[in-house]
Amino acid sequence: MLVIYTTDMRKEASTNAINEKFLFQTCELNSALNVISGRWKAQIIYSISLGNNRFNLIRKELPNLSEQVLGRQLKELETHAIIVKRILPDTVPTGIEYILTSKGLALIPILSSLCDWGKTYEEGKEIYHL
Amino acid sequence: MLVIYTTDMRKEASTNAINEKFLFQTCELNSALNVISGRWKAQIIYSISLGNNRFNLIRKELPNLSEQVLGRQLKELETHAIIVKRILPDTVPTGIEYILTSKGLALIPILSSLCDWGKTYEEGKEIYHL
DNA sequence: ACAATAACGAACAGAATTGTTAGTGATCTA
DNA sequence: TAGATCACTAACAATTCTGTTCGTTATTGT
Repeated sequence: MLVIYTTDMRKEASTNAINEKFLFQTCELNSALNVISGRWKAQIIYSISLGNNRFNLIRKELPNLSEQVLGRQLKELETHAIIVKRILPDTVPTGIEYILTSKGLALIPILSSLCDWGKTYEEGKEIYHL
Repeated sequence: MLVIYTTDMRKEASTNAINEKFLFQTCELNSALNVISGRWKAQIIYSISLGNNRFNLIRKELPNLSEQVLGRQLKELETHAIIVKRILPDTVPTGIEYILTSKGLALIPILSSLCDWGKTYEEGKEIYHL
């Protein structure tokens, strides 16, 4: 049986992957959610927007997040063009600054609404009417 | 070694679960994303808002979605009070209608913005500036 | 010479999500 | 009486995601 792997080791021909692709084609909503719904990602985007734009600044804010996982998530955000890296001059060891692209910046008000939504309908706060 | 399972079989003491909880407590944004980021979920919410509010109507719109998976996702949306079920009178076999709660309805404009964001910054469309 | 720093990458293991197979109950239709 | 319909649930397998261990580069401080 032939199994095809992509570079990031996802199976292209699995039902799971096919369904994901189907949703991406059905509505951009689904690809958008895909970009921001990974563990830590929305929080990282938010942190950068607040000025925590260095690797170790993010680490300090999110102490449970390991260096390796942070590196991976940042790379994925970069792949989706949410952030770009900038090498800081005259730093040693070389410092990197993360900057939100216009695409990333456009996400902030949406994340903010989601946050408000969460606060409004917090457990026990909401009134279940139609 | 003691392993603790919750009723839905998630491990309460895994790093994964601990980190998830941490994020939920850090910002409501994360719990909000948790509610809508499951496979098919946002699409289901959107479909219901458009009037496809019956089990088989959703199935028809999303042909790759199996009955079993749909049932599970609907149940989770119900658990998070995004939808409620209503038994339709004088139907046989008993028909069920899904209705968005106020909580669920409040999500629609946000999903809509996310969709617009996706359309605007679609692959190859965006200009990568800062 | 050795530890420290910033920012990761690869490979693997454990956990969680998604999909699949089988089966439920009540009621109508052929 | 068998088959169809609606709307599911439980258990299991396949797939994907998250976290962990180990290692890297290049420079500076001790």
